[in-house]
Amino acid sequence: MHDLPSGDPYELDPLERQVVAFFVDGVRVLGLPRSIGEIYGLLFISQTPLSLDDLVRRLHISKGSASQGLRMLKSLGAVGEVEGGAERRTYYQPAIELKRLAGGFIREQIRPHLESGKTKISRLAETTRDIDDPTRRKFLKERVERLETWLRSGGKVLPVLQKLLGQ
Amino acid sequence: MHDLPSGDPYELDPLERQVVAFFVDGVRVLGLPRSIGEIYGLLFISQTPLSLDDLVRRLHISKGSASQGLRMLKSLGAVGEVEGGAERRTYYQPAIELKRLAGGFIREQIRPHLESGKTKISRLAETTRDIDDPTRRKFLKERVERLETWLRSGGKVLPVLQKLLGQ
DNA sequence: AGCACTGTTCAATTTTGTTTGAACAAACGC
DNA sequence: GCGTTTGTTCAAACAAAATTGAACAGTGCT
Repeated sequence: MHDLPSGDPYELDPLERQVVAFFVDGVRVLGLPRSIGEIYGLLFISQTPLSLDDLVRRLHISKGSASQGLRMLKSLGAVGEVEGGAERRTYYQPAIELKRLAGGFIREQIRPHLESGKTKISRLAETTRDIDDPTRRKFLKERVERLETWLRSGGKVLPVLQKLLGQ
Repeated sequence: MHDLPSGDPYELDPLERQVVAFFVDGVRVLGLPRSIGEIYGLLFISQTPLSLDDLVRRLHISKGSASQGLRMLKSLGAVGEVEGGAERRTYYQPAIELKRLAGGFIREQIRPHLESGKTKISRLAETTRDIDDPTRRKFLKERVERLETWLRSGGKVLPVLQKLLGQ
């Protein structure tokens, strides 16, 4: 089964395809799945908010993908819901301020890792104390301190990042 | 076939395992394969430089993985080669300055994407000019300009990032 | 209550990306 | 030259992650 030559009114036009491809590439760099890029891309280039069903039909993705993709984009603060007036279904529109996008990504994808990193390094420091050989222990202490320095730097950089992106 | 209870002198000790696991998690955040984390982790916690063969034996990874992993780590500036004296084989040691690590990652993994992004946006701007409907064209122009703004911000942030991480 | 519509969940499938291992190349010593 | 050691390459096998689609839940309408 394949698409009719020109029968599908939902087919993306060349420009839309180009934009969607742009965002698919973009989100891959961030380690996010392709469907996220497709959805955000189409919303980004759409002049009106789109419903979940619009995304399913125009991108040829499953309802499941669209639902999960929208959930993640909402959690990142990258899309917002719009009340569809009398309609029952909800419509979505993209957040386009870099500040918001970067902020959401940092909050949801980066900070949690820094936090869990801190915990793991503490445990590492514990393990290190049990080492018998003093020379080895001294070396390990240095390395653990190095890790702590890294994390501290990371923690300091994030707010600056947000500030720089937020104008 | 399985390991003998305590016969393998190359087995990682618990601390080494903990550190390797830490880096395996760490590199996953950066979108790099697990073997990269294993290799860097073991080098990081080793008091002496290690050879490719050391990595293969102690991490139970294939020569292929070790070779490819080391190549990427070298390209990132995350490991350096050390002359093994009279030995023929080369030994590797980790770079541990955050400045160097971040710099390599930015140079190899981020900048190229910013560059190709610029190109793609130019093409997008071209496509946009062909749109007939003036209202639609105006909207698209705004969106493309938004993308350009994002990339400019990204370009400006990187040097600041490097500077902040480089002390 | 029954039906239609919107959206979610999750096990099965598909896709993508990583790892392996065997073949190969290069460098050295005999 | 021939065997040995060190390391690379890459197609095939494998593992991990994303996507699908069918079952389900919730809501509103008649």
